[in-house]
Amino acid sequence: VASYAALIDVLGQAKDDKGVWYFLDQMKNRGLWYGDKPFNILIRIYDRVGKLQEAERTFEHMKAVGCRPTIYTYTSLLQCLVKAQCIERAEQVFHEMQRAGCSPDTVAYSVLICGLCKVGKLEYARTFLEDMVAKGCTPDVVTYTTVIDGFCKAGKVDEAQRLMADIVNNGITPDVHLYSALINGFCKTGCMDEANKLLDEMTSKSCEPNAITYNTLIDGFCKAGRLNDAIMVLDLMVQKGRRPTVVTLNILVDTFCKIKNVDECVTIKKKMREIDCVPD
RNA sequence: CCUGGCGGGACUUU
Repeated sequence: VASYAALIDVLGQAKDDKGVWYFLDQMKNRGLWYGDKPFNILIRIYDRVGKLQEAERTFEHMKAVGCRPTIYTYTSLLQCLVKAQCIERAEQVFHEMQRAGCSPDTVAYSVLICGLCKVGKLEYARTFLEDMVAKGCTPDVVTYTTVIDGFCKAGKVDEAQRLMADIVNNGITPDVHLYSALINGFCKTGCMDEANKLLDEMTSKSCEPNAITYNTLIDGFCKAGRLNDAIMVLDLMVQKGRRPTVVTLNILVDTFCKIKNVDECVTIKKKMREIDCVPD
């Protein structure tokens, strides 16, 4: 069984669903069984390749052969549904797991809340945030990031900021994902100085910005027409030892295509050449 | 009593 488990694990990483089914079938023929794991692996493969129907089929299949879905199974399926924006079905699965005696944990709640935020149901998402607390399930920094990102993407940065205060009151330490999401909210609403302040704040709290954080600010400054500030952030990024990524390059290329000022073109061209990265 | 190293979150193009 251990050999099969290891094998199926590797096949899962390789997204080889046919291989997993093949060895699952072979195990069954040899009277071996190791529970829900292979099915979870299959559902995660189908999540990664965007085959929701196959994930649902796998879920039905495991139940049909008498294998109980676990919290990992339900959460993986929820993740598939959220990615496919099938939010009603996700809620249905969320209820089904409870009926089956499987209590959602922080991760399961986070996935559902993320899905609700992605389709713009922000207030409804917040009811689940309250619901989970009532059930003794503590929202963590990931849960809050999904909600804050949701409000930011809806342009409600003020609301996001209010949630940020709750986080600190609940004793949660904001991490780089959370700061980046909030910085993105300020950038997208044109509040570049607020965004920059947050960069300083996170640095002062020894939460080091990563490439995504810098890219977010660089893009914000470029779109705000503040090319010099964008380049200052880029230089800071390099100075702090964060390698620009292909996204950094794409931001500069996009900006380059849209500007009309010749001097700025020259500046950007120089910066684009400095980025040692294969274009995608 | 314990037990899952990728079950969940942030950047560019619309």
